[in-house]
Amino acid sequence: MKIGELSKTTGCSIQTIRYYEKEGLLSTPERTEGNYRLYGERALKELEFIKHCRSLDIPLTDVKRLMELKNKPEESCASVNKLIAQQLALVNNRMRELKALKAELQQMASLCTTENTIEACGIIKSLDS
Amino acid sequence: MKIGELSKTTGCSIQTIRYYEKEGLLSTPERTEGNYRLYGERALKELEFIKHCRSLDIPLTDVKRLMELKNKPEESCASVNKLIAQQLALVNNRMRELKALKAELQQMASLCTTENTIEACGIIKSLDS
DNA sequence: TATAAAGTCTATAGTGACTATAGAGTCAAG
DNA sequence: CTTGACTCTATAGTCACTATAGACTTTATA
Repeated sequence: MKIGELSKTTGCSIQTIRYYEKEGLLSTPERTEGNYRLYGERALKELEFIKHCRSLDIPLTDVKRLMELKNKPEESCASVNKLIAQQLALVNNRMRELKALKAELQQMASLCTTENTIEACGIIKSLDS
Repeated sequence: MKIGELSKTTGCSIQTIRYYEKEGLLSTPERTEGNYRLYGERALKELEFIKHCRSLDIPLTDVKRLMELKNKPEESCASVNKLIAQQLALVNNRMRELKALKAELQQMASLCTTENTIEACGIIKSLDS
C-alpha cells in the first residue's frame, strides 16, 4: 500500500510517517518506479507499535530502544521493565502536579462572576498574589 | 537590580527572562552605561505574575492577554473567566488521559518479572497488541 | 595597577514531536 | 490529453525554553 492508505489505516498523518522514517523508527520502505513509498504488513505493525507507545507518552528515543530490544529476544527484559517503571513515575508525577493545578484553577474560577470588572476580578487578584 | 539578581530572586533563568522580554511579556528595562539591564519592583511583579500563570500551564499568549487585561481595569472580566475555564477544561482532559495511561502502564509493569527474556516479556507483548 | 574571574551582552542553534508549506513530479479517470 | 488526486523532497514553523559562541563590562584579587 502507498503512504496515504497507511496513513488512513493507522490514523498517523503522512508527514508523521515520513518523520518516523527519517528518525529511523520505521524500516526503509520499498519504492515504486515512480518513487512512491510502498508498505506492507511489517510497516503496519511497526507503526502500530509506535502509536501504542506514543499513546503511553513514551518518548521516541525510548520507542526506538524498545524496538531494537524486540529484535534481541534472548536478552533480559530488565531494561524494558525499567523503562516502563520510569514512565510510570513520570506519569505519577505529572498527575500530582495536575491535581494541584486543577484545585487552584477551580478556586480561581469560583472567585469570578462574569459581572465583575477586571479591577474587582478575583482571578486577576489571585494570580497577582 | 541586574538580571542575575532578578534571576536568583524569582528562580527564572537569565535566558528565560530575556526571552520573556523579547516576546513582549516583560516591559523593556532600563540600561546601565555598560548596557546591562536594570530591573525594579515592577519587573519583579511582572515576572512573578508570569511565573504563577506558567505554573498553571497557561500558555504565554494567554499570559500576555491577561497582562494586557490587567491594564484595563474597567472592562468586564468575562474574558478572564473564560480563559480560566478553558484552562480548567484542558487540565481535566489531560487528567483523564493520564489516568488511563497510568492504568495501562501499571498493568504492563505487572506483566514483567526481571528474570524474563525479551522473548517472553509480557510488556513487549502487550505493546504489540 | 594589572589581571583574572565573574557577570552580562547579542545572536544563533538546538530541543521534541510533530505540522505546514512550496514547488515539482506521478498516476488514474473522463 | 488534461484535470485532479496523490506523492515526492526540502524547508520552515510551532512552543517554551535551553545552550552555546564570542565579545564586552564590572568586580575582586595579587
